[in-house]
Amino acid sequence: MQMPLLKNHSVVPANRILATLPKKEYQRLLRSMEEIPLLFEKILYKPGGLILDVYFPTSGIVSLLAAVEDRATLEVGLVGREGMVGLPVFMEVKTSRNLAVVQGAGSALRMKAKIFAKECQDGGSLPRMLRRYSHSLLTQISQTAVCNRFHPIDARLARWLLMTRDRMGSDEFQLTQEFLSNMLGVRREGVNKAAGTLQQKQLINYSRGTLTILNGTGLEAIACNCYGIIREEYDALLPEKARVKTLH
Amino acid sequence: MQMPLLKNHSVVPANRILATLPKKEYQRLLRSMEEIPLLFEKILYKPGGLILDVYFPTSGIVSLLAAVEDRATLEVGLVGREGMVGLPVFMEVKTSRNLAVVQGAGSALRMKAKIFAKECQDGGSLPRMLRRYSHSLLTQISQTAVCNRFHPIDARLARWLLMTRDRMGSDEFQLTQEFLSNMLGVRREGVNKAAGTLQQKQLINYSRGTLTILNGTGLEAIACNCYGIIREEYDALLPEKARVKTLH
DNA sequence: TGACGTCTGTGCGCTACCACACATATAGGG
DNA sequence: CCCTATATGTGTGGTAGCGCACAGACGTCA
Repeated sequence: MQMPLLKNHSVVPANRILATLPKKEYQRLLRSMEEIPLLFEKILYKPGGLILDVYFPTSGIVSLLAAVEDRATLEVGLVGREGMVGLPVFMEVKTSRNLAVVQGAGSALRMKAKIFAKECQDGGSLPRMLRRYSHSLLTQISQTAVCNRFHPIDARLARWLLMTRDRMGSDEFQLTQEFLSNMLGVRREGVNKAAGTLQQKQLINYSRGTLTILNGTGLEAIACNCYGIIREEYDALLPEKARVKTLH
Repeated sequence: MQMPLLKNHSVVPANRILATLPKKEYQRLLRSMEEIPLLFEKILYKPGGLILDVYFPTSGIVSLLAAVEDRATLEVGLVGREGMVGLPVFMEVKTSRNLAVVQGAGSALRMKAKIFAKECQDGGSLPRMLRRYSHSLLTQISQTAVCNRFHPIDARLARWLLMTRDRMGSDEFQLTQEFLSNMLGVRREGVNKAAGTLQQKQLINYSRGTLTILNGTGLEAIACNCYGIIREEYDALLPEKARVKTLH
């Protein structure tokens, strides 16, 4: 096709932010992007470090973690193909206090932070979309904060699994209890117990690192409506169907 | 002076976002603004409701609260003269899930949301500043989330008091335990106990609704470094001194 | 096959915080 | 002045989740 660097992202970009851009703008951006694999546990940027590249996931999922003094962590953001990693660059900040780490393998379009920053300056559709995305991320973070404060571990685990499923498009993922404990900001033993509860209710199957969602609607019942709220925000923000149609 | 509508905000605007704008841009904005008092407990916008106006506080302080099903609330943002109320409008969203309520009386410059949205579209300094502010708010929310998850009530109370002091520029405020419990997302009795602890250590004086900070550095010692992190983010973002100098 | 490292399950005491229930202080209006 | 609203102080359980301490399960590599 007309793409100089990329072949497979011909017409409809898999990343939902890019998908909403006018064809022309999207194609211009593509020239500065390259597709890279998101390898499991790869660190995209570290707390305090410079953000050199930004990423638009096309599949897979990236966690934004906040670290607290005594090496405990808490997930403050979850980015899939609906979003972008490196939002601080958009906000004119070159560094982040968070850790961005690949939590589910996939691939992404990568772009140099400097070029990206330049693209954001002239008022095209991209900065507009990014502002809207910022809002939904903000909502996600706020709601997660509320959830972590008020709801029991079971509910939070259920919420987290549903959010991950939405972004991964799969009912099965690899993850250890240790890992989940870092996401939810609880002890591993707490994860164990909560997972046991969900398993007893036949909602999930979890053995030795592979977790399968058996009953999504059942999970939604256990999960607080925090999940629903976060979900709504994303859906409202990105009218995917409509956009995809115009691009076809 | 040259201001048609406002008199006292002659040269150096008290709001720090406005203070960073080029004189010309600031003066144009002023024409669409009016100064209003921020009355204690006034609600600027409600969850789910439209945001009709945005506010740039010049003094006083506004809380952004997230409500959870069973009428418990949690503060997810604190806005003083360093910020702006109504950020969702900047992000192309007309409504918010939060409650914005005046927590310390003062005054603000008010602007119609529609006009404001228009001002943000063409790439002046305003949207640039707002993006930077968004980042610091994002950091504030994330860090508060971490704090609420991991730290005991005493520390969180100390952090909250320090943040409030910074924004109010005063060591004494009026607030009930009930109110604080809504901010910190804990029971009133918990606030009582934590306040008792701080009082015993001679860090604050709290009796019947008026709270006085006696020993700020002592409070900082009790508070987690979450306070320091949030503070740094604000300071880094808004080089007030430098800007004020150029405007003089 | 065994030895070792990494995950997983589980139990026990402890603490912070919650839920509820009062007793008291204070302000402000009749 | 009293009377009542509202704010404050305190006590008594209950419980979720923590810290610690192991015991089994499983993979892997020699």
